[in-house]
Amino acid sequence: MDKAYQFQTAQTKWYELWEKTGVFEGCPSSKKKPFSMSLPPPNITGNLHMGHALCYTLPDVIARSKRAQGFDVCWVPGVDHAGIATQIIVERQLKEEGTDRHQLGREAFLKRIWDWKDKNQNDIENQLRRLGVSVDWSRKRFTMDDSLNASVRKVFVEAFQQGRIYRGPRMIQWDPISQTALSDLEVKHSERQGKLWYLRYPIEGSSESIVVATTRPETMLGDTAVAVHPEDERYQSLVGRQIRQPLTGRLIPIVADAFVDPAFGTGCVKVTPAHDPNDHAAGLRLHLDSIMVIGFDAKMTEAAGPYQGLDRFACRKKIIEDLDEAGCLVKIEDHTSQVAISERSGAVLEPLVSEQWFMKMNEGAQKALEVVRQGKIKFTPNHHVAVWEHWLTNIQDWCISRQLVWGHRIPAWYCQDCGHINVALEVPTACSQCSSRKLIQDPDTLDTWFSSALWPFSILGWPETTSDLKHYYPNDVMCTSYDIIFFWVARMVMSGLTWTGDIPFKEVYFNSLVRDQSGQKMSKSKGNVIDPLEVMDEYGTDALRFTLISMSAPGTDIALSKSKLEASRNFCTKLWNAARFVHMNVDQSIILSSPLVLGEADHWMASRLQEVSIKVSEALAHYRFHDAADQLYHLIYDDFCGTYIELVKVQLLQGSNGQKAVILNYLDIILRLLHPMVPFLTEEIHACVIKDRLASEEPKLLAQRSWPSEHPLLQGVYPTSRVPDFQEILSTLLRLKAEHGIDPGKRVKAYATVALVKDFEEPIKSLGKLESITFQNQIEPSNECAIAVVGHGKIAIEIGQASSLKNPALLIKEHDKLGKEIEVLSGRLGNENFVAKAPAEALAKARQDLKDKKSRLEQIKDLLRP
RNA sequence: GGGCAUAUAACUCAGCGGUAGAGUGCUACCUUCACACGGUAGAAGUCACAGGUUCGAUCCCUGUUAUGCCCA
Repeated sequence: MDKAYQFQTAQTKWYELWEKTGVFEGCPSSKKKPFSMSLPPPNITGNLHMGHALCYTLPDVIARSKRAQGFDVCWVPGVDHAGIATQIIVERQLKEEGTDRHQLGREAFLKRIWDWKDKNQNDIENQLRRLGVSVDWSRKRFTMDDSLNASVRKVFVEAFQQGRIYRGPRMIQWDPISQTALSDLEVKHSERQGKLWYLRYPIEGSSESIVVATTRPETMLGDTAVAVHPEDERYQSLVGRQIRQPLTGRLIPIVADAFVDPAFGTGCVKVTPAHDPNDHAAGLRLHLDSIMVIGFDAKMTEAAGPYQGLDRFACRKKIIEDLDEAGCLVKIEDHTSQVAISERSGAVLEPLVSEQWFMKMNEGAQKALEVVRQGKIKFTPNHHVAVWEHWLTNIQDWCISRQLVWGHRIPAWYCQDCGHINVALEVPTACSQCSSRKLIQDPDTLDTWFSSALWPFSILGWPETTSDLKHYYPNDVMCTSYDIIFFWVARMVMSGLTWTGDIPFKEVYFNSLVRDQSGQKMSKSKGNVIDPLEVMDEYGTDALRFTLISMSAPGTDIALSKSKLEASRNFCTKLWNAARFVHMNVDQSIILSSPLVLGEADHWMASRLQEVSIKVSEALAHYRFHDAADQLYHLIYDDFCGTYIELVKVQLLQGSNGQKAVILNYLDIILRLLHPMVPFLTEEIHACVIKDRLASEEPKLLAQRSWPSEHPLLQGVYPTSRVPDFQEILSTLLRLKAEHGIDPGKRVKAYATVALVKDFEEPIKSLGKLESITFQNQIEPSNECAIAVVGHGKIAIEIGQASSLKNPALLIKEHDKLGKEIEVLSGRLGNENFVAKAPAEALAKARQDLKDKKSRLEQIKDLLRP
C-alpha cells in the first residue's frame, strides 16, 4: 500500500468496475425487497455544481446502505430537457454565428438542440460518475424520450377530455425576450429603485381634478378607469363621475373597489385591465374595457396612438415629458417597487392577456394536501409541511403552454374550417367535428415541468404496466432540495395521485442548500462558487462527500469551506494509514474467518462497534446524515486509530494469529459501515487488505457486501470495559508531565493506587513515556512527586529534587472546581421539591455524583494537607 | 404584509429538561518504529435579549431584536 491514498486512480478504477459488474442495477425479478428512489433530474443546461454534489451524495448514502442491507435498490437517473433555459442557450449560440432559429427553421433548430443535448447529457453523466453515485445507468431516462413523451400525451389528452386542461384567454406573465408565457413559479420578484409619478386628471364637467399615483405611467394609454377605495371619504363624492384623460382625451369613469390601498400614493389609482393582474381582476368585476397598448414585443401597439412602435420604457419617458408639458405632472417621488422578472431571461415581464393552455389545480391540490396531512407522505424536515399547506391552499391554475420550440409539442390540432380543437394521442387525419383535413397543430410546447411532474412513474414505464412500475412504484424516497418543493414535489404528488391513483413516493427528504464559507449563496456573479469538480481533483471525491454528509444536519444550510474539506481529507488519510498499518502486520495467511482470540481491548472495541453500528443505522434511517458521519468519524479517528490500535500495537507487531484476526475483522466492519459515505477510499482499502482474505462465497467488491450488523463480533455481550479508566490515567499522567514542565519524552517513574495499571502496564509505559508504572496501596504527598487524583485512586510521577515545580496548582484548581460542583449538587439534593418531584433516575444520579465527587475531593484534600 | 427558519467558543456548526460539545483556528510542547494530511496537553462560551412554565431552562412557551429564505 502506498504511503498516502491516491484518490485519482481509485476513483475512475472503481466506478468502472462497479458499473461493469452491474452492482447498481435494479432487479425486479430478485427475491429482495424493493427500494426505489427518484431525484429531480438535473437540467440539461448545467454542469454539476455543489448543489448537485449534495443532493446526489445524500441519496447515494441511502442507496448504498439499503443495498448493503439487502434491498433491491432501483435508482433511475436522467436529465431534464429544461425548455426555456436550453432554447435560450442554443439561440444565443446561433446569434453568435449570425443566424437565428427562424432562418434555420423549426426542424433544423430542433436537430441542433438535440445534438447539443447529447453532448451535455454525456458530460453530466460522467460528472455524476465521478461523484460515485450508485444510480442504475441501464434505466437512464431523458424527459423527452419517446416513452416519456407517450406518458405526456396520455395525460394531456385524458386531462383535456376530463376538462382538467382547457384553453382560453387569461392574463399571464409574458417574457418579451424569450417570447413566451411563463407560469407564476417562473417569475421572480426583484426590488428596483423606481419612481412614483403623480398625475393630475381633470374631472369632466367641473373645474375639479383628481391626482393619481402610478409606477407605470405609460400604461395610462390603456386605462379604462380611475379607482378609489369605497370607504375613502376623500373621494366618495367623486365616484361615478368621469375624468377626461390628458393626452388621449378619452373619458373614463371613477370607480370604487376594495382592492385600492388608500394609503398608497393619493389613494387614487389608475386602472389598466390589459396590463396588470390586479387591474385585470378589477376590470372583470366592474365590467371595464380592456385596451392592450403594449404588445408581445414589449412595444406600444396601435391602440397607443401616436406612441405606437415605441418600446414600453422609451414610451414611459415620452409620456412623462408630454404630461409635464400638458401641466398634468404634479410630482415625482423615489419609490422602490417589486418588479416581476423572468427567472430565465431576466426580462422585465409584461402581464398580458393571451390565449394559453391551463391546467386546473384545485382537485389535485386538495388530494396532495390530504396525503400529507394523513401522513401517507412524510417530509423530512417536517417544517416544510407549512410551506406545502400554504402554497396548495392558494393555488392558481397552471399555465402549461410555452411559445417555445424545444419541448413536448402540444397534441392539439386546430381545424381551419370549423375551428374545432382536436386533441389526440396520435396525429389526426381529419377533424373529428367536420372531417376537414385542414388541420394545423398548435405550434407551442408544454412547460418543462409538465413532463417533470410525471417523472416518478413515467421513468418506470407508465402508462404501460411494466414490471418496473409494479415493483418499484410508489417510490420509497424522493430526495430533493427544498427550493423546488413547488416545481417538483407538489406537482409530482398531484399528478401521481391523479394519474396513477397512488402517491408517487412515501417520503421526501429535503436537503439543505450549499453556501460559501460565510453563508452566502454561491453565484457566478459573486465569484464565490466552489466547483465540485475542482474540489474532487484537489481533495478527492471521498473528502468532498464526507464533508457534505457531515454537515448535513436537517434544516440547516451548509457553509462549505476549505478547512472542512481538509479535515475530511485528513480523516480519509488517517483511515488509510491505519489500514496500511494493519495490512503490514497481518500476515496474508490470516483471514477473516481465522479463529479469534479477544482480549480486554478487543472487547472494548467490539462494544464500541456495536454501539456505533446501531447508531449509524438509526441515524441513516432518519436522514440524520451528520450524526451518522460524526459517529463514524469518532469511532475511526479516536477509538480505532487513537486508542484501540495503540492498545493492541504489541499484539499487532508480535501477537498471535487469533489476535490479529480480530483486528482484521474490526477493520472490515469499519469499512462496511463507512462505505456508503466514502465509497472509493473504502473500496480501495478493501481491495488491498480484505479482498484476498474473504471467504470464497463473499462478493469481492465492498460495494456488494452486506451491512455488518449481523457480524458475530457485533452480537456478543461484552463486560464493562476498563479502557475509559485507562484513558483517564494515561491522559492524567501526560498532563502531570506537561503541567510540571517535564519533557514529555523523559522516562520517569510513576505510581498508582489503581490496580488496573498492572494489566495495562505496557501501553501506559509506552504511551506515557514512563520508566515504570508501579502499583501501590497508598500514595502520600511528597516533594519529589506530582500527584493527581483519578476516578478511583491516585497517581503520581517523580518530578525529581531539581524541580521546584511541586506547586500543586493542578490539584488546587480541581479542588475548587469540585467544591463548586458539590455545592450545586448538595443544594439540589437539599431542595425538598427536587427530592419529591424529580424522577428517580435523576435523583439517583445526583446522589451518586455527589458521592463520587466528595470522595474525590477527600483524596485531593489529603494531598493538599501540609 | 403573511409564513418558515436561524441566533451556542475566534470561525463553521452539532446538541440536550439535570455540571456545555465537535471540526477548524489559537497557545505550548513532541522529527515516539501507520500517519506532520501526525501526536500530546492547554486556553477559549452570560448558549441573542426580556418575561413565563418547571424542583431545575441553553433546551419548552410568549414577546423583542437581528439575520436568511419563501410567498403576496
